[in-house]
Amino acid sequence: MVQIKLPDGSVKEYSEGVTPRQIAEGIGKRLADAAVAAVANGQIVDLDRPLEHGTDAPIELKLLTSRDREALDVLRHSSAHIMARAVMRLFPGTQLAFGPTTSTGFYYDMRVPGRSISEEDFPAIEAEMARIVEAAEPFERFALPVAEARQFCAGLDQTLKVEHIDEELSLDKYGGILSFYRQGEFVDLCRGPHIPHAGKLGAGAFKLLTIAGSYWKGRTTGPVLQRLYGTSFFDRKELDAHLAQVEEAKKRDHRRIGKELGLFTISPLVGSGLILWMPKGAAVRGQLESFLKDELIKRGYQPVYTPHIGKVDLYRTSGHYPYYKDSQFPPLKLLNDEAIQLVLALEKKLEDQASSSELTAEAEAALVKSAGIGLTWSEWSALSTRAKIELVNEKATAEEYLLKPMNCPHHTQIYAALPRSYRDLPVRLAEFGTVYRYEQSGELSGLTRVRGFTQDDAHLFCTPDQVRGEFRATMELTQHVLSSLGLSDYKVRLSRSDPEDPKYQGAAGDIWRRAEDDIRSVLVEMQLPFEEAPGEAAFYGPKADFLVRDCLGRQWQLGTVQLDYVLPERFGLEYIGADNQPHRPVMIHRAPFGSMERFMGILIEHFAGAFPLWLAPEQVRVLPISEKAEAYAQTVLAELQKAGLRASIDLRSEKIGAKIRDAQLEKLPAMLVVGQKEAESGQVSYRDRLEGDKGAMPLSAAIDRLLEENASRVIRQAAVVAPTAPEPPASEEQHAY
RNA sequence: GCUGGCGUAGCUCAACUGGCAGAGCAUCGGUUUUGUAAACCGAAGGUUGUGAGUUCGACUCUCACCGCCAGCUCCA
Repeated sequence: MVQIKLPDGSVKEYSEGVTPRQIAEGIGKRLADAAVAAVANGQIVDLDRPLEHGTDAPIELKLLTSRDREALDVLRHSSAHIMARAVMRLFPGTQLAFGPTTSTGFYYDMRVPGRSISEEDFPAIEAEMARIVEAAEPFERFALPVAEARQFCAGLDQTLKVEHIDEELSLDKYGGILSFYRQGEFVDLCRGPHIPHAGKLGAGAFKLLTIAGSYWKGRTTGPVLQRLYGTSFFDRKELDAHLAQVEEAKKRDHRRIGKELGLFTISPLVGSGLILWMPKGAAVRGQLESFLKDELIKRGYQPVYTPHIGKVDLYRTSGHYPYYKDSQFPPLKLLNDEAIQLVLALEKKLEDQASSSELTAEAEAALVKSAGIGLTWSEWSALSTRAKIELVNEKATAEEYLLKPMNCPHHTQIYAALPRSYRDLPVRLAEFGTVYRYEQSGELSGLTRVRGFTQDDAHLFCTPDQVRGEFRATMELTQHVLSSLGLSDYKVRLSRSDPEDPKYQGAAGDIWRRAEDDIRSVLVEMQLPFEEAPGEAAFYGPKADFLVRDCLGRQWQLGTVQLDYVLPERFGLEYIGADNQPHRPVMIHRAPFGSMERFMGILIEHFAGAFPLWLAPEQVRVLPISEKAEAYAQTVLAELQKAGLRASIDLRSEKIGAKIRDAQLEKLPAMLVVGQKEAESGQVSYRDRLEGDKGAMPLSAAIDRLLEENASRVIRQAAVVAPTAPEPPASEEQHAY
């Protein structure tokens, strides 16, 4: 007998091997029909999976219906199978890889021999899926020992599945037993669980979305697969609602709004991933920067400035150079004088063959020698002109500079420029420092992934005793900053080292552990919920990252606070302690916004371009009713500007309705309508973006109102928050089977 | 970087299988002098991303490059 405990607390006895479906039937026919799957002791299982006793304790069972979020996940997993089955019918011989669910749908990676699937095939695939759904055949589970499972997959000619079994499932991972699910002619190696039959997927409640390339198990060297994305629901209406919501989200995309409102632009002539801030975007960013700068000054930070380049040796010393060579702009090479002459002469020769006689062989030989190329004349003269230039560039480099990929090395040199006493610590050096990273072309995206960006960076140098306090203060600063902007939908990740990864080998284990413990205990102390991520740490230390989601559901790292015991060591930083002995300071790297560009991107989406008054590029616009009120309107504008408000005036020969409409579309927080009535009484008619016409009031009252709202940084517009969807399964889970 | 898709006026989009590149909005000029989300008339605006090729003829077909989009990979 097995004891089953239901969510209402009741415990009932059933015979061994009873299935959730049988239990549901015992409760009521309606429940049995509605049930999709079940949760047994926290694990989601098929409705027809016999329940077995693990311990003496009763099995806690919950039946899942279409109302449960977990059920939707099961449905989507089954949808992936249905899609794969449809593809197999249309394109026999298709190789299947993995078909997991995501937070908003599902995908299946596959390879169709001899052709590729395109979006034009979607209608046919969807039609085939509809037939499968209509047939409503059951998903039947069966299990095989690994060896037989392998043979079975081989028999199905599913070589990717065979490979996966060999690589990861051949060990006694799942008790040496692998499960399969059969749907009519279609069988797939799969851990499950699944919906009882295909008919549970509502008619028309699924849709193929897009197709993209993917790598088999993420290996860039391996075969490229096609990933078909789709989504599904229990009901067609839910699908429609979801699709409508996706459309809405697209309207908030910062790339679109940035263009519409003239906030920023990107010019291919300047370069991909290099942001050009237009006046309006610059105004918003400027407000953010001064807001943060004020907060920093209050907290004892000292602003500094450092240049955009630094010698390669700086990054060799810091240790950044070898790790991040790939993602840097190539070094600027400066040649010695002789080499410069030589290259100039050679380049001239390349351009203009006729006058090549300018560089005599004697002169060339002399330059080659004094430039320090290190070749004999006969070796040298055997080379082509182009090869010579290349060689000189390589061999005769006097100095190399990097566009700085981070600010910390520069800041260490400011710290090191003075003798430091323990009484001086902590030293907090802050800078809006622009850094450059050569991101892969396919990675660039609007403001969120760029090649040049400005960090609201600071480095704190403190004694070991001060670490926890400083770390906590920076976490609180970040929280304060985010909440001041109405951003609450973020999460904190403790990014730890991964002992397996050689990247972290340099650091002594003890120090790392201590740093990670410090961070963890502060997070706990602050009662900040967080998740741990091994292998996400910087090479010099663990960190706490703030992750925020954009309107399309993509997650981005914004603020970060990092502990660093490595760079002070590498740069030999010191302070004199109370014991009159030199000691090593600890560094804390921190950036509440992270990157100004990325943060602006998130903020644009967060407010859908409708910034609160204190951030708005244009805070208020004067709208004269007609030319007759123009003179008065000008005096109103002058008063607004005198009060320090970002104000403008609309002098077009348009009707007031059109001026209002345009100002609304440009998301101006406030409008002052002035006509003859107002001109005569010295008043303005105040129109609020959200609340509409507020009626006439004295100009001074309007200004007070605006100044008050500006100073208190009110956020009145309820932020449109993207629906918080559960995380996609962890990668390990995705690749289970 | 990889896979796939896309690139027509400042913006949003038309132009059947290869056969004279068009509309709305924005812009400019004029008329209108307006009371809380779009006044009216007119003009101008293009080597169809760039460069080759196929063809009597290319926005349309082919190739290369540039850029953008989705995803993969990467992300100090």
